[in-house]
Amino acid sequence: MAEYSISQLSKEFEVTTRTIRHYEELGLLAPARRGQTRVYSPADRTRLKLILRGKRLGISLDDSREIIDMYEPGKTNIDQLNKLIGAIQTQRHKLNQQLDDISMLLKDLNKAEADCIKALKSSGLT
Amino acid sequence: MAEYSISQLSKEFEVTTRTIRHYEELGLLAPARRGQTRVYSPADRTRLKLILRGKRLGISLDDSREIIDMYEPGKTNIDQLNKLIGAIQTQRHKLNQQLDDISMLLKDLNKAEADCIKALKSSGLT
DNA sequence: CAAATACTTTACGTTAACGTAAAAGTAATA
DNA sequence: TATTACTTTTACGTTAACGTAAAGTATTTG
Repeated sequence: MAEYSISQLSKEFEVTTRTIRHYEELGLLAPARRGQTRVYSPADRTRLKLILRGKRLGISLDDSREIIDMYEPGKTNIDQLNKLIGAIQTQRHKLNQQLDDISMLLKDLNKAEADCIKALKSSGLT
Repeated sequence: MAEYSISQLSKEFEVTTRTIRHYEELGLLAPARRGQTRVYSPADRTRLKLILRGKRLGISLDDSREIIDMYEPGKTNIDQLNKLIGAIQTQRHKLNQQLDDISMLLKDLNKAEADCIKALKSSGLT
């Protein structure tokens, strides 16, 4: 069973079919067709997964497409490779910044929570 | 010098003044006024910093406002506190998910980069 | 004192990422 | 065979987060 329908994928990843078609409109996906109907391969599924993961991290669909496009096997000319390496480093930098942001935010959240609990206790509701 | 002008903040955080005023329109900031002119306190500056950090992590302005509103000192009634603790836990969960996403993405990036370098080498350009 | 600089409000415009609805084709099922 | 479920394309609508422009006020500077 190496293929998926659009509604299967939409259920698995909890997005609407419209969303998946939208990604295709933008050139992020290019599923096969059986007649009119879209047929998704495991590779397509992985692509979708990557796109959604990127989205959760604030990567725009356009950026995702650029990266995906660059990383097409076969298209391995040297300029492409160097460009891809550049893009990878840029992404890594952004991600590291996000890690810093998150750790700071988590610290703040811990403190805020501790303050809350303290306030609850001193209100006489231990 | 415990105050800032709007353009000072806009330079420091690399956003436009329009952006800062927009946050005020949405109720995220409420700077003092000297005549017509906005005067920002260190507390206002911190708020802005938090908002922007949240933004980098994909937190919507509405969500940021909710959290900020809840965490007003003085407004310490018990329901508020419990609500805030809930919000904190939700945020923490989201952040941990992001951490997972990032570590997976970093892994992929490393692999992609290694593949690139390998391809470059085998192309005879060591 | 004129001109440049920084600030203000008001209001329409823009982009990304879909939502929603309509109209129609296809396929399995009662 | 009729209905139910799934799919398609087309196309206009929506929301968030500002951008951009106009028109005016206040202050500093040559």
